[in-house]
Amino acid sequence: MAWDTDATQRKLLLAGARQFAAAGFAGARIEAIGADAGVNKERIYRYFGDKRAFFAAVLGHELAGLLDGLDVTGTGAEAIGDFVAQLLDRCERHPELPRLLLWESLELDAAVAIEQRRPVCAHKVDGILTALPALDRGRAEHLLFSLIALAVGWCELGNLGSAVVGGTMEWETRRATVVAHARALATGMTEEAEASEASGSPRSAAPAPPAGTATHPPLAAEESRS
Amino acid sequence: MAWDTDATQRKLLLAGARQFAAAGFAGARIEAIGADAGVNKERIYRYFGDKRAFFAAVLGHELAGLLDGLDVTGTGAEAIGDFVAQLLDRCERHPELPRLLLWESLELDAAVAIEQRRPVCAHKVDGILTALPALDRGRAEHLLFSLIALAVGWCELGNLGSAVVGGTMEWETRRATVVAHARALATGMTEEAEASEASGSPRSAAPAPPAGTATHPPLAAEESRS
DNA sequence: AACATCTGCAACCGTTCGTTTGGAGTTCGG
DNA sequence: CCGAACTCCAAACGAACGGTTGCAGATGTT
Repeated sequence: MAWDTDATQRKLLLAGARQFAAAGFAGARIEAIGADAGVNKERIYRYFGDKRAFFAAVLGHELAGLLDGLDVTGTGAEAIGDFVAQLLDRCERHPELPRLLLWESLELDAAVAIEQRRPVCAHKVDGILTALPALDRGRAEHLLFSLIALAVGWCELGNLGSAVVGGTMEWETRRATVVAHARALATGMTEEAEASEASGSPRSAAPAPPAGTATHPPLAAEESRS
Repeated sequence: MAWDTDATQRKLLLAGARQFAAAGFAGARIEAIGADAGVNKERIYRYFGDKRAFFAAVLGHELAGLLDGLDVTGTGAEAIGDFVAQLLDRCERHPELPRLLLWESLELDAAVAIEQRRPVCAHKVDGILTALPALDRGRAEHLLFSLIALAVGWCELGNLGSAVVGGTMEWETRRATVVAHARALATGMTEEAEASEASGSPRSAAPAPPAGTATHPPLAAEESRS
């Protein structure tokens, strides 16, 4: 039979995504990845180096496309809701993605493949800016970050969920809730941006604290738990 | 010298919190925990059983108090912003907390110490309900969940952040942003709840999808990435 | 066809990890 | 003051892990 080293590498990357998503870098076993891929584990070392390098390769391969193909189409808060709905659906269909994203932040010092990921994110920020023209770029970036945090949180913080809400939650309920929250966030941020624009404060990279109450002092009198 | 077994256990729990927060369950080393605590690692087995049981003990000890002492005081969206500000400050002062929360969801099947944590969460939900009387209990629970997801995400998803926003972010900027987002979420959800109330739909545990556009179909035509 | 080169695999190696054990010191009731 | 029960530790143990090696078969080039 002819050899297909690319297929072997792909099988390893896919099995790596499954195993690393399930157990993280420290918890995943090279042996198990090889077995999952139906390939001898030695291949990992020849193709990717060592375990860390392979982990980075898997993360790059999967996470670079987290937002790929998703788009902010239309205008207004509905556009933001639709975008988050797409993101949620992708997270449900590929549950490894949000988990890998979390493992990356927890187990790695720096993000992998930023060169590929940054322009994708920037493109989503552009979409947000056209959907919500009242926002400046800084605010749009922060909004994108919060939207991803919401989607990932609602997909993967199941244990926290069982402490906050009573029983388990249907997927449709969760989906509708996150979309509603995303829209609420979009409308709220638009209003806040317009208000801060109208108040004449010079637009800066860092959005000024909202006008509601005075800026929050760091709460000197907090008990120093445990 | 007199023995102080309680102090020994406390030292182990504290060192365990540090080590597990840094490396997770699979990544943390019993040896390192013992060394960090200045105690022989064998103590862990006599006091807590095995590594898993010790992990659960550490999580219970730390996470039960994640929201302890935090309160939703006042009314309106500002109250929600203040609450999130408190939560953020706690996360900054105790960086193990958000990390342990994430490890718990990633590495454990079920939440630890739900019996203690649920009433604490319910109390925060009560606070949200008095601050935003337009919300029903389901919506308030979901809001609390999203607020925690936002706070934890902004504290611990640093790698994602470097892909979304350009350089690093000052803590004060982050704090102001999350508080603004929390307020925006609160006002947006209030409006959404009032609208759905006015539209005469019977209030149900699961909030009805917002009225903006039709409910989102699961997007049949999505490419099936990799 | 001969040669070097590459793929794929089973077995192996040295280390590290979680867990246990044996024993020396300490406390406390009677 | 005796002895059972407990605290603490150094050392050891067996399993599991990341990584390597040696070899048999396949490929491509000349």
